[in-house]
Amino acid sequence: MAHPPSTPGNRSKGRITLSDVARAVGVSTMTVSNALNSPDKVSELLRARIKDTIAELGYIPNRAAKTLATNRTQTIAVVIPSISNTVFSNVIKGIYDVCTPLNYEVLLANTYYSLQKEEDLVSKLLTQHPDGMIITGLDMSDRTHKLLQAAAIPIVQIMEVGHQQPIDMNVGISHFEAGKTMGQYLAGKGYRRIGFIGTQMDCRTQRRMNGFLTALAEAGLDNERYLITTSDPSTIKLGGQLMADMLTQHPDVEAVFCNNDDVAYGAIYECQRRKLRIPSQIAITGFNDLDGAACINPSLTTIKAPLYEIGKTAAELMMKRLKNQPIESTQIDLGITLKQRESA
Amino acid sequence: MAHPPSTPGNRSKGRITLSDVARAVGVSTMTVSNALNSPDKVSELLRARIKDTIAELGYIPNRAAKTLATNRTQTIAVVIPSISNTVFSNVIKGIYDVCTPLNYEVLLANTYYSLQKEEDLVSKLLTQHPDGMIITGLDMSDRTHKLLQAAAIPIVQIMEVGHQQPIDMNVGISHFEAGKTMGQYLAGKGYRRIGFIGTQMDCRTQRRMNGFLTALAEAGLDNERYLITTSDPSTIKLGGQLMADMLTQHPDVEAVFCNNDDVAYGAIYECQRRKLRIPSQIAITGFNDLDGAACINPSLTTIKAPLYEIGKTAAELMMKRLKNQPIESTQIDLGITLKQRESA
DNA sequence: GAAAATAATTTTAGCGCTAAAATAAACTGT
DNA sequence: ACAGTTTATTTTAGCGCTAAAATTATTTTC
Repeated sequence: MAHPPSTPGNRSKGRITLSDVARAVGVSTMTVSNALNSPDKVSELLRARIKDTIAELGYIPNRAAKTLATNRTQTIAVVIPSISNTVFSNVIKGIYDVCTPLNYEVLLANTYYSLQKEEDLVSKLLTQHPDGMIITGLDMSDRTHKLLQAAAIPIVQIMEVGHQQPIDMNVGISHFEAGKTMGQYLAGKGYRRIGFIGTQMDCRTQRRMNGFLTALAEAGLDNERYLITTSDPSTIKLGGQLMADMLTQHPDVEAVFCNNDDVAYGAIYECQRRKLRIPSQIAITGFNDLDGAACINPSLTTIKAPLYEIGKTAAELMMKRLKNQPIESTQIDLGITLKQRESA
Repeated sequence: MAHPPSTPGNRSKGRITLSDVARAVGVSTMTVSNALNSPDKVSELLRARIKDTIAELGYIPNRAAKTLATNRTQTIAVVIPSISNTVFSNVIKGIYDVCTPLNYEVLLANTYYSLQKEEDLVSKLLTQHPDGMIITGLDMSDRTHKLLQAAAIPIVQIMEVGHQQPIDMNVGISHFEAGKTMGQYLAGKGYRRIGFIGTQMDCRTQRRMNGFLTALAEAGLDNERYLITTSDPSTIKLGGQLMADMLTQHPDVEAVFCNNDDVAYGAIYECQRRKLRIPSQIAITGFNDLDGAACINPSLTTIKAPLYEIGKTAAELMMKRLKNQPIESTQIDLGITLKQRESA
């Protein structure tokens, strides 16, 4: 039961169009169009007949034609570093949950944490003339910035907030504050030899680290010693490896802040393998408060980032903007919550 | 620095078009179009001038117009049950990695495991006239089936394979075999009171369960007793709860096959809390072989589903079909691997 | 019951692009 | 040097839809 591929270059023969429907009903195409898009402009009788005919013929509107005619694509482009990352799948879900019911399509693109790729992607995405764009992070290349500026569409920058002026709108949290909060918490708990494990080391991770180190410095602690970072992407396994490195290099470390929960899981597993008791011998904390953080043994002290809410709020802002509805604030800090659990 | 939303209904004033470029260079629009799409049809000199002018004016092609003219959208629609699920984010990554470099857009849609939603989604997606569709599962409503049939585009059904004729192409694994393999493994290990914990209970989970129960029956074991299922979506927490139920209802259970790794993590954590030794007191296994399976303590015996490869292979099949390249087989079983680790 | 207001429908024109056909320009070989 | 061929460019026409203007039908008003 093989299907022929739509032969390249065929000018759409065969497909049912608006005018096919119009002809079948015996009205103008405009009436059919109105019946679909502005039902109140068409008499009830006709509307019913048109609806029946559409069902009968199996007519499916052609979005490209509509887009061309209206200059609105009903599409929101979303630029994120990585799809296969739980953090972003939560954010994306928030975006979808808002956009889909309002008949907006979501066009996802993946930068793999590269500003160069981001530039190419943004330029490619603009080809589709999305009605708006939701893009991760405040930092971008000059050219990306210019492209977005020139596109003159609503933009929501997500994930982080605060340290820089957004192009247009902005929803996120302060990663510096998140790091600082964790630093203050651990220092306040009385830990003295406090370390940091960082993977990926993108802008937001760096800001969390900076906030963390600032807090340690303010508490009068040596914040340079127990620092292990890599630019490799986060995995649970890598978290374990880095924790092993930490314990080898600094057997006296008392507490470790991992740059995210996955890394923290790996660190906990590694400590378990070494029969280190958590938190009495070593304390461990994470960031994000993913699904597993509350379940793992010991349960993970972490910082909850409102991931789903970031996506949802960003999409809501976008929708409001597109409908010309009033917007109270174009910069929204959704805040963080320290989740104190067993691991520290 | 706020942007005005693109006013609804404005007929695209202001945007640079092909003819703007053509006028600036002093050639016909067709020459500019060729310079972009069939460079070898345009003299080198002209090509360079056109390229410069495009950069200078900041021209961005309008995809909708191209789509309308060529009747090809360069878009692949992808229908999955859930985006915020690690399983599917791996599959999706495979699809993106193939499609993006070839300039195909990916349009994602989410059924939330509902066949009714799937029907609506498919019908909505067809509005965009994707060049092809990748859709999860072999089961679908009659109407969905008809819609896809009528769309006459290449279709790849993914995730499962074998028990039913696909509409067009098919890439996946046999979930029945996966369940059976695990059943045989546990029975072969000498476990006698073997249980199953199932969440979500979608078609594929059910087939895994059936395969599992078949294997137990073949081994002469009572396969009905130690069975706990729910239609709630999988979470680590839920895995823990169901494991708690299992241990309460059947304190004598020796081994438990969890319908996926997340649930298995929860089960392991729950056993840890109850100070049950794994696998000596209770064996636990999962399905998928996610990132954490090899890292958790004890490491999780599970079945590796080639998730990324399913996405990649499906997308490759699709691309071949769209380029009219020969396809060896339209039904591909990528097979499973039992990952024997510490937990069973 | 004719003029005015409203509702329902159609006509016209164009969104930005490209396939295919037509034309013009640049090379062949003899 | 001229028909024959190839290469480069332009013209024509249309993809399927909708905004806006124009027309026709219906209702309201006094």
